Amino acid sequence: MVVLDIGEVAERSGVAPSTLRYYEEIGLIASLWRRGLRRQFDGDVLLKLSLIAMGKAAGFSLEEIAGMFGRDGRPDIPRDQLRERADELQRQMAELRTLRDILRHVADCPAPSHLECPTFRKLMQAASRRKLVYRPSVRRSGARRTAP
Amino acid sequence: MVVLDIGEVAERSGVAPSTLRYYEEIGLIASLWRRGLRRQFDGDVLLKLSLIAMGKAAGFSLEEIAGMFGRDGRPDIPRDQLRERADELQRQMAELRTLRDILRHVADCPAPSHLECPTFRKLMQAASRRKLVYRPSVRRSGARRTAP
DNA sequence: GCTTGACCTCAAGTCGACTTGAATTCGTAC
DNA sequence: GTACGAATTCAAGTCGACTTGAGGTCAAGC
Repeated sequence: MVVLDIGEVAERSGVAPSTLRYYEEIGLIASLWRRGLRRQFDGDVLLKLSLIAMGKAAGFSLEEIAGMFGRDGRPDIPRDQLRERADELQRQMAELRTLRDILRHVADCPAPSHLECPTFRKLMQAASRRKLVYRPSVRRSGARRTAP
Repeated sequence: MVVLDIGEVAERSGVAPSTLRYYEEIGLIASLWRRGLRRQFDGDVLLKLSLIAMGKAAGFSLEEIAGMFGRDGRPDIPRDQLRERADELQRQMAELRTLRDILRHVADCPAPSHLECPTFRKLMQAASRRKLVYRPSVRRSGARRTAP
């Protein structure tokens, strides 16, 4: 078993030490023990951090992600729940696709004002019908760099 | 010109009055005048709110969205910025797709632990290679309902 | 004239995901 | 044995996008 110092984990994963401590605090990851004060992690934590990052990228909250690991720290999610999430991702993708199409159209549309472009209005209406508009769903995170 | 009371705007748009006040405060929308204390809005504000909601869904911040309207209140967005955002959405979609595939695989994989499943590891590596993992980009917003 | 209810203002609170800072404690190298 | 550097704890701060609450105001209907 590979054992890594917190600093090493931070460096290899790109996740700040403060973040690692925070993750430990909320029970998302666990350290093996201390060497003096320093946390030491099982090398597997790197894979787990990848999974966490992926979950975040997919729009899951840390709490939700935490729920995806069993008590032994291994991924452990009821299979139908997984499928459900996959389907939800599918839906999110569809929304993003619609949105992307709108943006692309607006970018290329020669009409002086978008409000006067029939295609734009049509796309907007389609978006509204799909409830895309009033359901806050996706947000870029602040311009904060975790990696140095 | 249609004139709407703030309450009506709220009801028709699904945006809470407090939010409308907040938007006015930060200069995102403007009211015409007051009737007594009450703000009155031009009916056009509804379309503008749709655009705002769409911008949010696309991952723009309110500040960025505010910058997308000319001083006359009409949409006015640099086209290449739009294309850039569309491309970013595209990347987001790719991330979601990868994640969806992973979830689906995990849901169907017969291996006792995913960490031991070669397919899983392969998918994870693919995800990592695509920089999916360390670029924080998308987040679902909290479970807060703006509409009543 | 009085009540009612929808609106008002302003300050403060919330939420998630971290970061920052001050004061402290180690292991290691010299 | 002491200095150094990296890590520690704990409380508090930050950011965006709002919401909440207390206390005040107004137009319309009776």
